[in-house]
Amino acid sequence: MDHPTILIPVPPFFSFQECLWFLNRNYDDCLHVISDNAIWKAIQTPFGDVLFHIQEHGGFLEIETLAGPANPECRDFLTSFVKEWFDLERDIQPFYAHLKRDKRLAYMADDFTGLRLIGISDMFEALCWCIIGQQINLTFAYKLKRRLVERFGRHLEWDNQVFYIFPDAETLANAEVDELRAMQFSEKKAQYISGIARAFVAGMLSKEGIAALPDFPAQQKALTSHKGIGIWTANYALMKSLRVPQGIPHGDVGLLNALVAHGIIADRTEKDKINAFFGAFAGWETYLAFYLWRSLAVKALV
DNA sequence: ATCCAGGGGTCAC
DNA sequence: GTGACCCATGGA
Repeated sequence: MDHPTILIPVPPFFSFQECLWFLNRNYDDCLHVISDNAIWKAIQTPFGDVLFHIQEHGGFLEIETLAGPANPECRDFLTSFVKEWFDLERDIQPFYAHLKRDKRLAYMADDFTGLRLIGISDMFEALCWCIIGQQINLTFAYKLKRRLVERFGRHLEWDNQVFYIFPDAETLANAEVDELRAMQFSEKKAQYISGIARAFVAGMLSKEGIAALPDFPAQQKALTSHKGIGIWTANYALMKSLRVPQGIPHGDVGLLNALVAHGIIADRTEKDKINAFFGAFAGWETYLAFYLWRSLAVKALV
């Protein structure tokens, strides 16, 4: 049975290619597949697990459901998911105006045009990904994530391929720390992930709960009260999951390297200069951080 | 072999 | 509030 394709008009300043570049980079992400300028991804929905396919054609993103429910409600959910994932409903022209005011950054508005801040809607997944990635190189981080997801996540199969979904908190709350250790998670990472999972299951931590807090400092404080969530992790999760503009992952090694490469700071200790720099991008701080990360892939700079 | 990687916790001042 | 130290493990 064929389902009609969902069509989402592409907004101004959107580049499917740039977004694909970010999703594909040089890493082995187990939560989506990129091939032939298209994306395959499986997600959990309130109506059941869904596998979908995205490609760009004629000024639209075309989304097709390949497996799982395709009733109108589920299709609406999927549409919202994609809009949020790629931040499609944000007018990012003001960000480019900010970039062009700084001679060191102006090139980004041209070279990276249409790159959107790719999100991680599920805050539990975002936090787990942070903990996995703490203080290890990204290549290894993606390996750890794959082991975790292939062991504990559900999956859908289609055309002889397997598409994984990040495990939910209930599953990881019951995972044995020893089993995570055997996957080469450090003792700390295993404890942190287990603890965060149990906090979600107990209702002591949730995306909705964090979103309902009155301001950014309150959200940071609520997150960092949990073991394993420091300022970097809290801000990263707020940036990727709730799209809080101030969620700059302070202390991030890549970000600091990019700031040095652009002559913004001379060394990693100049917090005042960093704050002043981001202060000029009020409302667009996380986009600036995201574009600075993007710039690290430009070899001439590194 | 050595340094580093999309940090965090703890403890002393 | 800040800084030193430890943890932990693969990549280059």
